[in-house]
Amino acid sequence: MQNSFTEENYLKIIHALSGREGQEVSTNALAESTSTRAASVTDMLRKLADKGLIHYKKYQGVRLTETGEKVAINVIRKHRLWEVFLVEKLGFGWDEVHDIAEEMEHIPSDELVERLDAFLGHPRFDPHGDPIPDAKGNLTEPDYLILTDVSLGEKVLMMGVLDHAPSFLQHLDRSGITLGCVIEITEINEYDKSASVRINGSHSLFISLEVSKNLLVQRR
Amino acid sequence: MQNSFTEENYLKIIHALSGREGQEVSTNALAESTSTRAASVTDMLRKLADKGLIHYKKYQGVRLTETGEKVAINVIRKHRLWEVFLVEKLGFGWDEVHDIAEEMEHIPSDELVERLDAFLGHPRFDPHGDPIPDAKGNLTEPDYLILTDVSLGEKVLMMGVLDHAPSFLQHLDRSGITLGCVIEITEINEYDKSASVRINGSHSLFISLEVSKNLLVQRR
DNA sequence: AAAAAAATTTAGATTAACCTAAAAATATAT
DNA sequence: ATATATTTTTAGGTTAATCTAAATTTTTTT
Ligand SMILES: [Mn+2]
Ligand SMILES: [Mn+2]
Ligand SMILES: [Mn+2]
Ligand SMILES: [Mn+2]
Repeated sequence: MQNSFTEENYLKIIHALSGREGQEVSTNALAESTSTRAASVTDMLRKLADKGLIHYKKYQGVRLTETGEKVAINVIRKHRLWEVFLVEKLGFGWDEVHDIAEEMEHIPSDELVERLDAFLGHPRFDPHGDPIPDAKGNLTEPDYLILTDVSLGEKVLMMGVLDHAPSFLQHLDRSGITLGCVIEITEINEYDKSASVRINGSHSLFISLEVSKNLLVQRR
Repeated sequence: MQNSFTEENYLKIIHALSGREGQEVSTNALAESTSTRAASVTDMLRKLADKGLIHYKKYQGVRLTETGEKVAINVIRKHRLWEVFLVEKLGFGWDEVHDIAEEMEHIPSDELVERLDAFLGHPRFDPHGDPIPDAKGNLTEPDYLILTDVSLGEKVLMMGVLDHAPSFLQHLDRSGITLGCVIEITEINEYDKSASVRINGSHSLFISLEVSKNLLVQRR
């Protein structure tokens, strides 16, 4: 028995919301993320539990089972590989690919995924800097810093984004902030935590706390 | 209002069954092709008619409207472009791609199709020799011959297949019959219409009527 | 430890896409 | 021109995924 489009989406979202420690995810959090009502979530949770994809006890929240985790990670693998394809091969912008990948991630065919992976040269990260699980289902989240945790004067590498919204990504494009660029913090305003930064040692610009909060970076 | 996966499949099948002249398609023919029951087809026809995608009068069979035709051809365009991608870029065999393309054809995004088309170099034909509709929705079926219509001694080019089943395509692979190869008819057996042919002027082989019936060819 | 608030589940509907069985329309054969 | 057969439609259900409203459980506050 195959998992439906909808079931796969639930698993992927449970994976995302339960975070690194695999914490319990609440019905309401899922209703929010799936844009459905809590009652609909409860129905689906019962179904996923019956299929052995989640651990579920009424009123207690849910966690993925080993099987559920495997399915979720495979969907994530496909999503991120297709995003690489769309950007690297078809020339889409990183702000344009998420919704398309959201559809492509559900195409079933292990052979397809493996061939796509090879065609793309076994990429390790997607266009947003998110790690791509390997064929065996290993997904290691690199431990990046958020730019707000970086001190005045430090130089860091831009490694990823927390907000994947097109509007945010387009804002970064306009600011000249791209994956891999060097960000040096030249000023921090105590009042609102806004900052001035220098990009790749050349142009300077002002960024708000909202932007800093959504930038993943790494010390060099 | 978007068309569902299922609706798109119906339109594509109606297009295929109504042929060049856009003849009426019967409920039973659709039930057969969709692997559903006639009663289910009737339900769907009412819906497609309400959406203005088909002309439908009870007991009279159906034809596509202009709009329905556009949708059908766009699905066919996507199907065939993805098949080219799978064969040319991912290295799949022509016998392996149909089912995958059957899923990919429903991914909605005009931008995606146009970029894919450009990435593939605007191919005119898919891996089975079927013509790919252009971006404006023009689809011109070349008028090929069926190999059974070719006389003894003639040399023709292999241009396509009527049967797209993996088993048939694999049989052609084993026989060394590929798209574009030269087929010379060296013998026809009156009894069962089987034939001996020479491929690319080199190796000879015996082919049954069943095979000849499914090969599209062109005089040079 | 009650009471109030919040979260979750249950009950009962709805819609899309299917089904079977029965009725009606059309086509074919005598 | 009837009778028979075939095709198609209608009637009435089912399942997956959703919904609203009501009931229940858990959490938080007083
Ligand atoms: Mn994405
Ligand atoms: Mn991504
Ligand atoms: Mn095909
Ligand atoms: Mn094809």
